Amino acid sequence: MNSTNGGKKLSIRLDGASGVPFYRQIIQQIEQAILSKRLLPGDRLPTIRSLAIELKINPNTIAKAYNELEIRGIVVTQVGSGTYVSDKEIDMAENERQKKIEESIARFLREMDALGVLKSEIPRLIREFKEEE
Amino acid sequence: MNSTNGGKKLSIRLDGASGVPFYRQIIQQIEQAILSKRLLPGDRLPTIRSLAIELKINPNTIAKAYNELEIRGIVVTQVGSGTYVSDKEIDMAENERQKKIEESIARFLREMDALGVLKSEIPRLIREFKEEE
DNA sequence: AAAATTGTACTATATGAATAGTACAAATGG
DNA sequence: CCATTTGTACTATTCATATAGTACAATTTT
Repeated sequence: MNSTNGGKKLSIRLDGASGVPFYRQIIQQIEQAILSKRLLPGDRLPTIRSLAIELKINPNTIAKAYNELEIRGIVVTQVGSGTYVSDKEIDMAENERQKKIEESIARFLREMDALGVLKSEIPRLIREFKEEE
Repeated sequence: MNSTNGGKKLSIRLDGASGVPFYRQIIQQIEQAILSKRLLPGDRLPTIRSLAIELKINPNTIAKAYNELEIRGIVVTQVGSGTYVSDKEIDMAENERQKKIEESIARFLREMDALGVLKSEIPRLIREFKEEE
């Protein structure tokens, strides 16, 4: 399989103080890169080892991130060759996005309901919302 | 201090399979009872021990819940006497509610933004949202 | 076919959260 | 005042999660 990887298409940056696990940060940044088309279908992700060395963390942490991405259908891995952005990645990423949007709305509405906010007043609350503090 | 506790004003129900920690369930149900006026200012909460026995969990778990409620200003504790709904409880509970609403909106808008959803299309998305599946 | 490169599997360690166990200290109430 | 009742403090246990260490298996590359 094509394993020529033309330089850094992806540069991951980890924040060890954020409290967010490394593997989650990796997943998120790769998803982001795909959504923003910096990564395209067929693109090869960095080797587990190379990324591990570059980020100075354990290879298994990268593997964990790649595995979760594979389960979601966003990437495809081939032992001995590498991990590649799935050909269907655009659809998957878009599906993920739709799903996330729906989940986010569902949770938000649940929270509002639990707090006794009527659905009818939600638009106004959002409209009037300003980043205070 | 007045320690006459006229029977069960409060009946806590724990769900051990929900994944939500016991002390969080307790906090939430007490807050709920206050918001819905089933608990009024000055009302005495069940003794840490009595609740522990009733719910068959460790007294420290109740204590943890009561402590968090005290930190939030929702209840007041007096060693040797008991834990009481704060006189300012209504205000505090209402403040908490407002704060929660704002936090919930803030987070929701952040999520929508991260997902590339324009603020202008949010009302439509909410309006069209149906519990699917 | 051999060597190198890739992801995988399994185990170990560290950490934090939740809960429990047990002893203590303060206030009440007769 | 003394016994009881109340919340508190400290420690231990359990459990899940995140990360690391090390050896392995599949594929590629030459």
